[in-house]
Amino acid sequence: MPTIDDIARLAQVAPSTLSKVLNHRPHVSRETRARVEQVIAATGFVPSQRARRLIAGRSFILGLLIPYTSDQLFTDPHLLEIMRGIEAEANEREYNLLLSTARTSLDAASALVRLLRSDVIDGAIVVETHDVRPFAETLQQRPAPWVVIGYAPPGMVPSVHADDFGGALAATRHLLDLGHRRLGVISSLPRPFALDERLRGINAALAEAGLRLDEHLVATGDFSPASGERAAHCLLDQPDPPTAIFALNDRMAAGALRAAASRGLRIPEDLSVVGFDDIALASLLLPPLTTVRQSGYRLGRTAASIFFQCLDGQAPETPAIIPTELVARGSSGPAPPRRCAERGFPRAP
Amino acid sequence: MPTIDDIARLAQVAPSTLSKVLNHRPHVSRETRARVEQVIAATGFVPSQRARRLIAGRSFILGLLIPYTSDQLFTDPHLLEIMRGIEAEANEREYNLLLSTARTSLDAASALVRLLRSDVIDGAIVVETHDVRPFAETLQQRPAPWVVIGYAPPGMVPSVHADDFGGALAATRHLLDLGHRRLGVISSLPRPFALDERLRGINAALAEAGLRLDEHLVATGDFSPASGERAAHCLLDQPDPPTAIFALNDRMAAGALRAAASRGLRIPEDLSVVGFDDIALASLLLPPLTTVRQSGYRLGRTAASIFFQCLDGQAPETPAIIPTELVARGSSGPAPPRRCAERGFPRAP
DNA sequence: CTACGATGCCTACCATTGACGATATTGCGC
DNA sequence: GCGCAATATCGTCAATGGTAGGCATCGTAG
Repeated sequence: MPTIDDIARLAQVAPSTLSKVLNHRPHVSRETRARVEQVIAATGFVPSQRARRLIAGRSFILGLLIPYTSDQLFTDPHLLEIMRGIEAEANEREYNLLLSTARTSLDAASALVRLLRSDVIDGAIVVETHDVRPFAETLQQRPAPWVVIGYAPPGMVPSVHADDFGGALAATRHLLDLGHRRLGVISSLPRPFALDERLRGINAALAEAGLRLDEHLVATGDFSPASGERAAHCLLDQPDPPTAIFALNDRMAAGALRAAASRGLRIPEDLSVVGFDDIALASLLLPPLTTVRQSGYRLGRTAASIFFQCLDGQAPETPAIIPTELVARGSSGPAPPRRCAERGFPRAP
Repeated sequence: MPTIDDIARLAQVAPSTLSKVLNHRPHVSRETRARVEQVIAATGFVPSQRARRLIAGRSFILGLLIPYTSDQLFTDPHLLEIMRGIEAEANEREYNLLLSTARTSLDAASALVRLLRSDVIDGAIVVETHDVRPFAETLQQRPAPWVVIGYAPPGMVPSVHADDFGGALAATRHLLDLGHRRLGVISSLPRPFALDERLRGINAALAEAGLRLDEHLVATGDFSPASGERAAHCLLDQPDPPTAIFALNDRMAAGALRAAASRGLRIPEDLSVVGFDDIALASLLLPPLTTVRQSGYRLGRTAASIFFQCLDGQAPETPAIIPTELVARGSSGPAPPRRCAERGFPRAP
């Protein structure tokens, strides 16, 4: 409620002098500064952001856009971690965070344009798991700094994503080290870029071992546990079924565990299952799920950092890649001996 | 970038006339209005919220405060649902949502005061599972409309909470109907108000059946799965162990399932387990967890609705209670026959 | 011809900032 | 020691973009 004029009158200076003190700018004598600071402290005065924003031509607000249906890749807990990361970085720059969710990616894009047009936000961070090109096109109506958490065509927009390739590579190597040679994969259709990368990682690891991914052993789901269960049954019904299943997200991996249980398969003795994401659920399953962890916090924090670089007129080297980490738990173990023997591979210890 | 002046010049009217059209106010002829609206549509002009906020003396921004460590009661997915609910309601009022997280409740309170002082937000919704009194005290420095999602002393601040009492009542009745007479409970210390209510519900249901809660059968955890596992072992180590365990949140229930598995107990044949919250995990456990569902979306939406009532100067009847719903899944079943027979109760079908 | 209503323009205002100008103080040279 | 100039300090004023109320103008009707 109190304005700069009120406080200025109290401190017996002009509003502009008060402003100088508030912004730590020179041309104020030490005594005046001290007196004014005392009054500010006593009244707890904080200048109105409304007026400050008007004059600054900026809003000091960073938009966070979440098209929440796209798919379940970015499961909820992950998103909250991302938010925390963004907020941590934004706080340091005295920026606030504005949340905007939308049903579809296109809704999100037009919401973003509207927020930019009306000067509510200075730019945005967009969580997107699919193609960002329609998004970028809509945004050309009102260019502004924005950063994608996800995959984007090079040069289109700064982006941050997890090291999906490396994570899948590590997980596949882990299974290979355990003696598995026949690997089933549960992917999805349509396939977000992140899953392409994970598949690339799998293929790279297999190639290292002189193997190739049998296309009959790639089943598809829709990220849901139920679809993972169906896909796992599909894989296990094959004439020469896999000894390990790599589900490209944890929720489908949970479904795979359930499929195995319903068939009386022991895990990991009869079948190894590996997931991706390390959602909270992963460590709670029976057995606890071996999976690939990605840090939402770092993802968010890095995205915000890049955003502010853009705001400062810099052009950061674009795809920042956040490392992932293999978390080996109880759901993965040595390949079943018979199968190994059949193929003449040594059994892992 | 274009201002109301630019657009006014384009439409060949004065800025003030354009403003009238924008705000659907009278004293503009139909033809002028049509012409101006056409120009607005053609240019896609949206008035600057910055200037509008300054003149309106409001920010049209609703703060959402989340002290994220308090405990794990409000698990992450739940929070996202709450946000979606708040946003849905806020959108209708053309309000934006500002996110602020804080490590502790006190941090959150001072952050809120700062946001209010600097006119960034018009008020806030606070997600709090513990005592809101310190919060309310800090907030007296700068009174503003705020709403708590959680429990608050009557008359202190408008609040919304789930029907914890009714949910626990229904879940306990469910177990009693299945023939269980010896009920173990996994609670927590310190105990948020929601858990008090859940315990009240349990006691009420037991009282209906002429029973009382054996205090030796109340174990404590800290909301984490690991603590639930420990607590379940504790309960099952008793001389006369329970036939059913009601964990007051799903994550501890997951731990209880694990404890049962490690003891070779079959679920639900040997032991029934019931949780609370219906987090995504619940339906994925083996067996799927019987639990009590609460709708985060409705919680958020109702909180926002109450907030806007406060903003409009109304004083809504304060604790709004969102219904909960028992979701019976595979983890609860008839009480083991022997135990029932011992006590002379008929076996459930 | 006057009066009234409808329409649309003019201007003050919101809280803060920053450029610029005014005032006072200080230092230096004569 | 006095006067002039330079500089430090502080106040005045315009500007930011949009809104609202007062006021002028125009047309029409009595």
